[in-house]
Amino acid sequence: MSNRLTIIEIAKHSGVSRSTVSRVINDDPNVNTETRERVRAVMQKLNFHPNVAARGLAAGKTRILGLVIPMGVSALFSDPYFPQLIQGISAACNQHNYSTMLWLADPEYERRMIQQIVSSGLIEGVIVASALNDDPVVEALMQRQIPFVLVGRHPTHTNLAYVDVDNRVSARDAVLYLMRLGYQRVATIAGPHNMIAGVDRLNGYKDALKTRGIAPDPNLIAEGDFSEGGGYQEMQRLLRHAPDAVFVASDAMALGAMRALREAGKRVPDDIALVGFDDMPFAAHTEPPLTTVRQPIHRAGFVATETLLALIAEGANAPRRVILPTELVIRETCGAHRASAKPTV
Amino acid sequence: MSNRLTIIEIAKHSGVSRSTVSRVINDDPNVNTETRERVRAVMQKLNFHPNVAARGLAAGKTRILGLVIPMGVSALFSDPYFPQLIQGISAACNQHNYSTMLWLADPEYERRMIQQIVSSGLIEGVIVASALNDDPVVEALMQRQIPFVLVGRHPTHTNLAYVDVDNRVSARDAVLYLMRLGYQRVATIAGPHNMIAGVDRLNGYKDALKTRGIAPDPNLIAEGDFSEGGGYQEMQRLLRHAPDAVFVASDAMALGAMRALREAGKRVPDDIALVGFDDMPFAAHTEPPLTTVRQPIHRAGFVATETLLALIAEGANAPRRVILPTELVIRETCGAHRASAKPTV
DNA sequence: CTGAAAGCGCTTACAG
DNA sequence: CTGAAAGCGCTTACAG
Repeated sequence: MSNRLTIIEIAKHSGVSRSTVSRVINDDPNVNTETRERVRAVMQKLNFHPNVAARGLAAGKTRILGLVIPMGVSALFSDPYFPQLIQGISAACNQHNYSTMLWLADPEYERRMIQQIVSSGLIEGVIVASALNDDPVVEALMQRQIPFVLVGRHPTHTNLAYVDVDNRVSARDAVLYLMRLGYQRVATIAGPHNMIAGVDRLNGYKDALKTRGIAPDPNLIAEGDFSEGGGYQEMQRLLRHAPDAVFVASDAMALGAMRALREAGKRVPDDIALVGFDDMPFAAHTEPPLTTVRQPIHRAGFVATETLLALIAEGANAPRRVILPTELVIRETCGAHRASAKPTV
Repeated sequence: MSNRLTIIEIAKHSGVSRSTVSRVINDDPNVNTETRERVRAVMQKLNFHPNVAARGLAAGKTRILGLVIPMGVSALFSDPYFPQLIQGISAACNQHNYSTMLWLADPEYERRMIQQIVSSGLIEGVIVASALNDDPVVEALMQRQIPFVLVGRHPTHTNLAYVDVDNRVSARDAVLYLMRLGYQRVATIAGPHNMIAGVDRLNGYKDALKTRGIAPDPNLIAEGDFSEGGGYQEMQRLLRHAPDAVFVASDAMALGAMRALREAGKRVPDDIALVGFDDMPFAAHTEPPLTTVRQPIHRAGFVATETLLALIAEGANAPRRVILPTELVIRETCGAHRASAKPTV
C-alpha cells in the first residue's frame, strides 16, 4: 500500500494542480478540454485510481451500496433465490459503477452489524432483502435517514421504497386457476406468518376462495417456513384432510410436498395437483415438472438497485414503489395437460 | 450525514484528547483503566461509531474483506453453492468483526472491477471463489501484493494460499466404490476443463480406472459445465455407450442426468447407477435420493476467511493451504441399498 | 499514561 | 478555466 500513486503525482505529471486533477476525476465540466485529455492520459498511463477511503472522507461519495439479507430465513440459503437477487443487483451496480457490501443479518450480531452499516459513513444507501416483518434493520435505517429500498414490501411502514411482486393477486390467480381446472378441495401450504410474502400469498388464497363463495377450511391451510422440509411436513398433515389440489407458497416447499406425496403413494397430479411459487431453476426439472408462479428475482435485484440510486441522487423524500409482474408457468403438476383433465367448472 | 458525532465530541465529553479517544477505540494498552472506562461509557451513551473511511485513510485498516465470484460459472448461481459459501464467510467475518464487499466477476466489467478492488485502498484482503483457470483477478492480485486466498486451488500458481477439498482423491474413491459394487462400465460426466475442480475430479476418475487396470474409454467420458442442463445433455450422449454407472462431477449435473435417464426410460440405480458430488440440499430429496460426495462448502468459506485474516495479520509471506475432508454420502442412486445389489468383485 | 501536531488522499468553496 | 488552502475524521510518532 505504501507506494501507491496519489493525485499529487498525477498533478505533477500533467502540469496542473491537484484541484484540476480532482475535477477531471469527478467529471467537473469546468475543465478545459485539452487539459482534461492530458490529465486523463496521465492517469491512464500511470494506471491511477483514486483512493476510495479518501473520497469517502472528503466528499461522502463512496459509490458503495449495502445489501442486507436476514439469516433468519433459512430458505433463502438453500434456494438459489439469493444468487439470483445478487446477480441482478450486481448487474445494476456494474452499469452504474457502484460496488456492494454484503451483510447477512445474523440475529446474534444484528445490533453491531446495524451500527456498522449505518455508522460506517461508507455506504450511500442499502437494499434490504426479504426482511422479517419486525426487522430491526429497517427501524435503524429509518432513524438514521439512510436511503434504502426493500425487496418485498413492508407490512406496516407502507410509505417506504420497495420493489415487489403482487403476491396476493398472483396467489389468488393461481388458486383460481386450480379451481377452474375443476379441483374442489384446494388446500395451501402458506409461507411463515412473520414474512410479508407468506402473509400476502395466504391472503391471495383466501381471496380466491371468497370469489367462489367458499369459506376457508382451517384443515386445508398449513403454514410452512418456505423450506423443503417444511413443505414435506405440512403436506403430510394436509393429507389427512384429503385435498385434491394444493397451492404451495414456494417451490422449495413444493419439492418437499412432492416428496411427502411420493412416500404416501399419491400420484401428482392425478391424486393431488400442485402449484408452486417462484419458478426456481429446479422447478422445470422435478418429476413431474412443477407448475408455478414465476417471479422475476434477478429483475427485482436490478430494479431495487436502480431505485436506490435514484433515491440517493434525488433525495429520499420521494419513496418509490415498483411492482413487478409474475407469470403462471403451466407445467405438469397442476394437471392441466393430462388427458383425464377434470372438467372446467 | 452532516451532524454525525466525531471523535472530538467524545474527547470533550470525556475530558481527554482525541489521541486518547483514538487509543481507546483501538484497544491500545497504554491507556489508564479508568480513563478507558470513562471514554467507553461516553461512546456507548452517545452511540458513537468511528467513521470507517477516516480510519481507512489514516491507518489503512478498514476491517473490510473482498469476495470475488466469477460470473462465468453459471452453475454457481443456479445452485445454492454460493449462499452456503457466503454464510461461512459471513460467520467468520462476524466473529472477527469484519465486513465483506462482494464482486461478481462479470467478464464485461472485469478490468474495471479488478481496478476497483485492488486500488480502492478499502480492502484488506480478498477471497476468490472458484476462479477460472486463467482468471485475470488472480494475476492482478498477485501483482498488487494484496493478501488473498482462493477457494479451490490454482492450477499453476501452486504457492498461493487456498482452501480446497481433495477433489482428485474424493473422485477416485467414489469411482472405486462404484466398482466395488460390481459395476463394469463406469462412465463420468466431468466438470469443465477450465475449472480446476473439473480437472481434478476427472483425474480422480482416471486414477480409479488405473487402479483396476482399466484403460479409460473416451466414449465413457463426457464433459459438462456443472449445470443441470449440461448433465442432461451429456447423459444422453453417454447412453449410447451403455454405461452401467456414472460418476457425475456435481449434483446439479446429476439432477440433469437423472432427468435424461427418466426420459429414456432407464431406472436408477437398476439400469444405471449414479454418484454425484457436492451434497447440495436437494440431493437428499431427489427420486431416488442421490449418493454423492459431500463437500463442506460453508466450512470452506469460514476457513478461507480465517486464513485470509491470518495472512493479513502475519504478513503474506507464509501462504497457507487447507484441505478439507469430504465424505461419501451413500443414499439410493448407487444401488448399494437395493435387494438385488450386484456382487462385490 | 497523555496531548499537540502532522499526516492519510482526496474535495470544494473561494478568489482570481 | 485554474490554483491555494482549508477541511473531511481519524491515527500515530514524538515529546513529556
